[in-house]
Amino acid sequence: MNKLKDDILHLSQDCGNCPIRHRAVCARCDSDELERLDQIKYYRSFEAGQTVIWSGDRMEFVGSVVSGIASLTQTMEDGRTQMVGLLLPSDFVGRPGRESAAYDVVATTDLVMCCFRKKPFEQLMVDTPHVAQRLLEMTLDELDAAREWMLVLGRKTAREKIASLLSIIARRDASLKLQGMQGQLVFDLPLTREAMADYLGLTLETVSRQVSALKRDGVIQLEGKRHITIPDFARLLEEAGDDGDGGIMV
Amino acid sequence: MNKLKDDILHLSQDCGNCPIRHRAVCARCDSDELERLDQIKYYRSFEAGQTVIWSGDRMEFVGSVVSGIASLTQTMEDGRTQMVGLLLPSDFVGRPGRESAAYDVVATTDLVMCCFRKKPFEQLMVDTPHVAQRLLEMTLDELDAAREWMLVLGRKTAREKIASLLSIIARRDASLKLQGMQGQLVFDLPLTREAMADYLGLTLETVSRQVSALKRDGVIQLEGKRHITIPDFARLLEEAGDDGDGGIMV
DNA sequence: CGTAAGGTTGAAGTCTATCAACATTGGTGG
DNA sequence: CCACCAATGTTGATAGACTTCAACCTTACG
Repeated sequence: MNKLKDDILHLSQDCGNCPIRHRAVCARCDSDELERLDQIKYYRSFEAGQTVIWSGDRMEFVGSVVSGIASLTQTMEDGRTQMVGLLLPSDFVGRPGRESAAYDVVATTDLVMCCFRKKPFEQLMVDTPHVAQRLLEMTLDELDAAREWMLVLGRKTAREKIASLLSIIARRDASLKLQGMQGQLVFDLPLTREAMADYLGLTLETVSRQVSALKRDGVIQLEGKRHITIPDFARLLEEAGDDGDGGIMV
Repeated sequence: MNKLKDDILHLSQDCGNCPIRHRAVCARCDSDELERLDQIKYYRSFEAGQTVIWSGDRMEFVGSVVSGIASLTQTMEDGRTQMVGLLLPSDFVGRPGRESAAYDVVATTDLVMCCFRKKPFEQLMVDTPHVAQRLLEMTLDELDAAREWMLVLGRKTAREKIASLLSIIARRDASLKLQGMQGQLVFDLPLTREAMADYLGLTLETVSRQVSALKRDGVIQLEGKRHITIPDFARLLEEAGDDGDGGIMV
């Protein structure tokens, strides 16, 4: 495992077999458009913990998360950090038209990205409405998620924040596995306590305490530090302060 | 002033003279496209405090803020509320493709909106790339603003939050008046203490105390409750925890 | 002039941060 | 194979920031 993995993968992969084909920025493309994308794309993989892009760096590419999880974070001069985006498979990274990155992008787990060279991608945005339309749709979804997140950050208690985060992850995990929300949900947390704290505007100690409290109260079950079972999703939503179905639908 | 102002204005207004012509969703339209927009548009005005749309209501229109300020807010069952958007002239309201409103939209000041009937506007999004392109650009800007706001909500102290909000309003006000950020800045707060609290995830008492503290420390000057003078903008940015130019650029 | 809405200030209480010690886990090298 | 180390996580005690509850002030308006 000492091989440097931050490297361009020279495997050529067919878009037709791509696991995010129907959800990513290319979702609406016809075969001609896919062909053009194919010509400007390449894959890169990153190990957990690696930084994909530093805030302020020149962006050479935009792209999609194929597998794994990445996070967008902002850092203040004195070191306080806030996560401002959690990027899951099919999510888009980068802003067409912008020269330099506005946030740090970090691989939270091992990560594979499908990258597009930025200049040709921008041209493609102008030429093919399908890409621009899909990107608009995805950006509007992200804006909704950001706004839900603002309610969590501004008005929820620590306990509610943890419950909100767990419900979001549980929901996304269930949707990835194509299963419903009934019965008990089982998944692995993709975030460390510190990353959860950065997501929620808390300290890692408070995160640890509130996770323990939810476990003690039977809202969740914990095996090890990461493996989580949710016996009753409705109960978790109550703890999150969400009514019946008020959560993020992603 | 007892005339009900929540009414359709029957003044026909020419897009060519529109104060937000070059910044709103129609910014890139040519005269043909403008003509099509003109056919589906109407103006509505609202008094300060009036609700434009209730969360969950069916959306009959989307539109642009022409003058005044509107806010997007979310409310939890127990009444806790968080502002998730502050809409200034040229900002866009509504989401094409969505049936019902996701947030409460409230007129924070007297407000005039340019509304487009939703169905024809959605058709126009498909037909004319200029509208969709501009909306994408505006949505990306809003997403950036939301992420900056998340840092404020998650990691800043009450004092820093107030300073951040004042710097944002000062900046936008200066840009509206087409003046730079040098010299002293003078403006009127468009928000009540309660609205500021809802924006910042604080109580109105804390807002009042921190505004007083910034005044006591000479960071701002106050005349009455709303009229604000900022003698040294760089000082305000320091208080906000922003370095040199790290603020929102809107 | 009286009232209501918006705003200020004070005192007490609560929640979360901070500081610190300790536990657990996985990997590395002797 | 085991010991050690670093990274991650837990738990406790204390401190501090913000909220809550309450009284009071200011302003505009009918």
